[in-house]
Amino acid sequence: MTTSSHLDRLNPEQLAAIETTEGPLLVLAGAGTGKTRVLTTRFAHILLSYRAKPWQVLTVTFTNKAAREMRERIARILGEPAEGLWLGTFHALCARMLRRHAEYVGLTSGFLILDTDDQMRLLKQVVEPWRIDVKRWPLNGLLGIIQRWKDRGLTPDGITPAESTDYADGHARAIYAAYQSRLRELDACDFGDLMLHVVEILRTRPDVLEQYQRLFRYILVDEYQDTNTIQYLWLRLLARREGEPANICCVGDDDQSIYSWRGAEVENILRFEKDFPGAKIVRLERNYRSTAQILGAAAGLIAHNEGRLGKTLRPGRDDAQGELVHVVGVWDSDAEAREVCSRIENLWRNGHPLGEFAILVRAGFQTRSFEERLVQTGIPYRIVGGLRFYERAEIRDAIAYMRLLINPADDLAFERIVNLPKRGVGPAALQKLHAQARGQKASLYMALEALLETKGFKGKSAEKLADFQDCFVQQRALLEKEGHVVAVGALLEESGYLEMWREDKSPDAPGRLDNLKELIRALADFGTLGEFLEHIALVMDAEGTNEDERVSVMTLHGAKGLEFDTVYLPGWEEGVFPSQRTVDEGGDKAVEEERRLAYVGITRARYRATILHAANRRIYANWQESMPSRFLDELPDEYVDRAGETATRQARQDYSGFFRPSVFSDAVTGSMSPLVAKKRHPVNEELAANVPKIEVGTRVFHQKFGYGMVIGADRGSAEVAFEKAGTKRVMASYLQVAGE
DNA sequence: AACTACGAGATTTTT
DNA sequence: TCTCGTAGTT
Repeated sequence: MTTSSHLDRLNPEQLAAIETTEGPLLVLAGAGTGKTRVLTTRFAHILLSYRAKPWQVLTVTFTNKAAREMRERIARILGEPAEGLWLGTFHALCARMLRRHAEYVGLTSGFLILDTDDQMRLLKQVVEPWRIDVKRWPLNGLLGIIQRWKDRGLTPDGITPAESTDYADGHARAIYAAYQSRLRELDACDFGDLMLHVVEILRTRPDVLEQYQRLFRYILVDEYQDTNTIQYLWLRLLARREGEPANICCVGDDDQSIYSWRGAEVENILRFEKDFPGAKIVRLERNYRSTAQILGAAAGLIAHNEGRLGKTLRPGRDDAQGELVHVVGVWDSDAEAREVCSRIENLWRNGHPLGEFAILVRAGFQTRSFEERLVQTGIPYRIVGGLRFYERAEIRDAIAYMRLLINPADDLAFERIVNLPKRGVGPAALQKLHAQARGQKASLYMALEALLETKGFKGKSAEKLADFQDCFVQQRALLEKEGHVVAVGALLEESGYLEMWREDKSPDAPGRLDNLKELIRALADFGTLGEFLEHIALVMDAEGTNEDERVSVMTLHGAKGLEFDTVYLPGWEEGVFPSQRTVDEGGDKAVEEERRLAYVGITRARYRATILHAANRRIYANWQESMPSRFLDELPDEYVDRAGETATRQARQDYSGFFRPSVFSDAVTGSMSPLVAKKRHPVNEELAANVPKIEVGTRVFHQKFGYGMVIGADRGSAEVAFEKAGTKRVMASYLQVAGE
């Protein structure tokens, strides 16, 4: 067996991870240690050694992208497309199981999967009787609580008073119960339900459980550190067979666990040996991606976390020596963008392809300054993330039309489009429809038919609604005769939806029409409309072209699993990274997760990593003076070049001469959170003492607006009544105290 | 029913 | 600063 070609060129640890097929196995795979290769080879090895048939192996990933990649690589090793595999995301696999056994939880096999929009609208309706003050208790917070409950496998009955929250005046549990019963009425599931219902079935139907336990002789799990409780329960149910050790292999890295905020439990991976007695652990520590310097810096940083399973990345390449990790300090976010772009330009001129650069930010708002600068300098770039194809309003509208076409009982879809384009349906008309539907215990669509019959609407809206209804009748007939591509095209045309965008004068309307065209084109890739809708419900990503020559700008979260020759890591400042809000909410544990995020960021780089921090940052409206991130101090000196930092500390002195009257003034330092201000890097007391204060009544000078009087001062900005320019709110740091 | 004005709030994200 | 959602107006 060991001489088979699929096992060539593997290191001893990788080989052990692949050949230990029996019993529970945890593979601790550090960044860049060939994790995906191990997973796919292990899969192939199980098949090629006749241990199981392709459909007897359950392979679970976290994202569709990972599932797709694995499917492709397995096919390559096997030399043929692998059909009939149980390989997919937790949610896709659960959807497949749930369609088979839906009746056990009161659904039909044709149940609908809701997206976030639908969930919100449904919750809004459900919450109505409670008269919740949404200013105080925003609904997305409530939805978050419900989702976290579902992540933990809690049904409404399972929530003890102790689990209950103050949120929504303590009604959260009751609202959750009402939300769940509404879902059942609609024959619908949200994402959490896919897992929750299947676990419920496996728990209550021993026959079903046994069927799957028998079927899956081997289980492979990717990114185990990202699993939540319900996913863990699902795995444990499937993996436990009486008297036999479970052949479950979980691959993950506790140091890369960055999703606790959406329910992931690092404890799952930390507890593995207890959950699966007799478990073996294999550590993959040889990194084939990065230079020794990058690995050293990353290792030094992550060593500051406690409660790790423990693992040290070692350089696995022969050419592992490289540059030091650079740390650069700049004045503000604009300077930061300039600095990064000029470094990219230099390397680009020396022949480094743009596709090998990434700018990895902590939060979305940071991308703006980079985008501006990249446009200015003419460097091709792409912002990864943002709103995705299927999240655009026009796409969701079109999908709602399709949903209503094949399922007239889809009330959520009906509500979304009944007045789009405008058909004179406001709250009153909608109320009428709801009342009618309740009365005849039927869908909104049926209610519409009934009300049209009995002349329940008047004037223009009656006419338009009749057309709307007629349109669906027509296109359903067309769907039978001509197929879904033609029918959907006709539906969007005849309903006036496309016309609505053609008449729209806003600059983004043409783009939206293009998107709709693209959507209709994509329909042809699927046999039926139902298949298409199932696909987009579960696979929200439109596979982007990764290969083109552009700088990637994305969040650190988005970068997980990717690698680049050169990586820029801006915004390493207290409050930004680690994020103030995270620290406030989660304390030390949250700081550890932020540190893991930093670790993920650094380990994305193959050859060059540059970390930046700015002395001043504008967050929304106000400027804040910012302190270098604590993570910078945690990088071991031997792997880091801090020359760029001292250089800019000098620059900062120069700047502070220029802006002296205000940069260190109370107005600015007062804006820092007390936590940050006193913790480290204390404010230069001497300078602060010598600097005149910007306070109400002070006469000041501004470069652009001239002389004026301060009439209000808070945080980093001041309200100034200028003599010539009128009253304006300006940044305190741009003000100088005018002479007496 | 459709339009306009004000105020609050604002990470990270997959399915 | 910008965007969204609610309240008030036409």
